[in-house]
Amino acid sequence: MGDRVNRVRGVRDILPEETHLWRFVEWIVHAVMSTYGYQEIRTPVFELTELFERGIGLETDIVNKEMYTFTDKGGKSLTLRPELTAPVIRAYIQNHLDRDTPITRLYYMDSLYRQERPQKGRLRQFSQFGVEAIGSPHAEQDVEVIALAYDLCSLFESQGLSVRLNTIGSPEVRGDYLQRLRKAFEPYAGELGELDQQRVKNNPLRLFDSKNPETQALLDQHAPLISDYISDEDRLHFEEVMAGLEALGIPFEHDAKLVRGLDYYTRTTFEVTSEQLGAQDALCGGGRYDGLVAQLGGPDTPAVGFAAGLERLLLVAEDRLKEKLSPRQLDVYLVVLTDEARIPALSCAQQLRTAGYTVVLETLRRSARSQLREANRSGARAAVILGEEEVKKEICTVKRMDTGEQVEVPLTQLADRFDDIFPKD
RNA sequence: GUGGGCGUAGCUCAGCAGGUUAGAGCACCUGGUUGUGGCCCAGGAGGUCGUGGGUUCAAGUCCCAUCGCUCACCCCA
Repeated sequence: MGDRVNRVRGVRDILPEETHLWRFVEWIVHAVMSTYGYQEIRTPVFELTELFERGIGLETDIVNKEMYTFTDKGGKSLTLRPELTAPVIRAYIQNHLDRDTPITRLYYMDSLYRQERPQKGRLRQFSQFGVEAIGSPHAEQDVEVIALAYDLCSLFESQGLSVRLNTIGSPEVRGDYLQRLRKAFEPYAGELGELDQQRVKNNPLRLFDSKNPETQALLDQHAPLISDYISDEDRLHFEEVMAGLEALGIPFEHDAKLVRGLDYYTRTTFEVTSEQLGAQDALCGGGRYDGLVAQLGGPDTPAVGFAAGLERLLLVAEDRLKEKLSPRQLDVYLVVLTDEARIPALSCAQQLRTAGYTVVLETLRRSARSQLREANRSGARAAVILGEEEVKKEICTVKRMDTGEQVEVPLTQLADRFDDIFPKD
């Protein structure tokens, strides 16, 4: 085994013992999405690189250093999708979904790719589900999206969840605010870490993300608050969002420091975090992005959405889910003892499968003892045994694995008799 | 890209201050049962101690490098 090919860094295998958990979570997501009237959309894993440059923003880390970008044989620059909002909006525009109705509610659940250093809750291929509600500029749309996100998260993790909410206003006022924020920090540039100095220059909003306590102290003392700069309309919108959440009983905190890393957000931003997660604690994040559709060449259309990390959700829910869910139980292990029994055994298996039972048939030609051991290990409810005696008498022996008792059943009646021995739920 | 921790059997881990043939538990295989599982008993298979170099009479153990995993920074789901 000296020369194996191993998994690439930052990706995972989802093994048989956990795929059933994934299927369960996916099933819940589809179900909840449809109760909110959202429809699923699937887009290609790769897109023109330009889509992400224009959609996510050239200043972001995602575009700057995390994209898997390659050139195809036609010389086009393509990129494995690092997020799904831009592709979904692209599909919305390209397929003229705006023509059917002025409001479109879409959801997705797919894998994404970012070349980051992996750590707990962060992988290079990971899965997100999320929504884009395209068309409404009003607060109740924000509330609907946040409620949907919160509902889904709390279905899997009831403790340790918190919703953080903020508004970053409209782009028109934000320019002014950023200028003032930058100015406020210029006198203290020398006291900041290298990284935070970069932030002052390139993207002062990100200063709020800093984990440096000194930076945070300076922010508390000197930073102007964005809430003092937003327009009356922005403020009214934010108040309506908060009122809606309160009415729904969704607990949230207004976190004036919550800024998000993507350039396209306007007004509302929010996150749902779990205290179980360590450094990467956001289960889901989202907000409003009223300018994105137009920026990608579509009609000027407001939109709001969120994205949630499936791996992170599973990380917090996995233990409880494992208690509740078990993989599909095997009904029958078909034990084959002689050469003559092989053909009859194949038809036995088919007969039972047609009747809806899960059946595995011995293909290793092992000893009776080994086969029974295998039947036991497999968790099958019964072993159906075919050997010399049975073939001669055109019967099979059905052995219950729980009690060990055995009965002989005519081959022609196997499926019917099985219903009696093991009634289906 | 930067820093910390960790790499011994399929898995979880022992291996005392460098000293003979590298261990345990679980899992796996065979037998105790000419066709009967779980429990038990007996036996078996499985390791270039991540890799390369160095120090030494002697390296799983010490040193250096390298690779991998992991957590954190950055950023985000």
